Amino acid sequence: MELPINKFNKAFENRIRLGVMSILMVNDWVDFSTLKEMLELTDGNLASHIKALEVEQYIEVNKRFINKKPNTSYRATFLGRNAFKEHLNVLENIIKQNE
Amino acid sequence: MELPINKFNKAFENRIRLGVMSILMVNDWVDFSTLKEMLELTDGNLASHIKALEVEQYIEVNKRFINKKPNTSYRATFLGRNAFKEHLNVLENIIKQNE
DNA sequence: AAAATTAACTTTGCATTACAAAGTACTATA
DNA sequence: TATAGTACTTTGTAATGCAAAGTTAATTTT
Repeated sequence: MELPINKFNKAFENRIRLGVMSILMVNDWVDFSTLKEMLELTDGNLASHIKALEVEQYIEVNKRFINKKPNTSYRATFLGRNAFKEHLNVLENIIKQNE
Repeated sequence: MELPINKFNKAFENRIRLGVMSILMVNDWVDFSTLKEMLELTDGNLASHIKALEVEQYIEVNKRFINKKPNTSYRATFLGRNAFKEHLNVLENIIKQNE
């Protein structure tokens, strides 16, 4: 018997990383401070979770200057989108079971 | 703006507790060794996660003897079922967003 | 009756994860 | 030169996760 929960992706088990990904699935480029506001996090905490997703190559980074201020933006990579979709599929199966 | 992930239930953020609950949502009484096999866990690990759900009063416990051997069974309480359904609703909303 | 066995824990110890707070690097502005 | 803003990184600590070993109570075997 195949157990659905064993197909979970560890990278998305945390609510913050799940939140970051779910924002990046529906918005192309989102910058650091926007994510920080949306998720109501300290910058250190957000940075560390972003790093984790970056290490997995689930998001990519774009650093530039806007109005002479540094601005870092993120978006989901193809790899990240697929991994996230798969993770959601696992959840969907659990949900379906309960209908 | 209401952020879905802030409605997550901490009790279900762990894959094992999520697994236990999703099993108990579709089976009335399930005993310890069955859960242990299904989730492929050491007994100490399972016991600790079960305890966590018990403390939240999301599952109830029935201890008895079958064939003169101790047998402990669990089932989801009304409170637990509702909490779990709410948690799945949050996930469902994230999934819907991605369709 | 003593020893071994089984189920279901509990305890221990360690590794991993989470997170706030403080510190840092870089640039811009006063 | 000093102050401020952005995006980190580091530090320290608390929480979580988990395997392995130990425990308890009843049962079975010797």
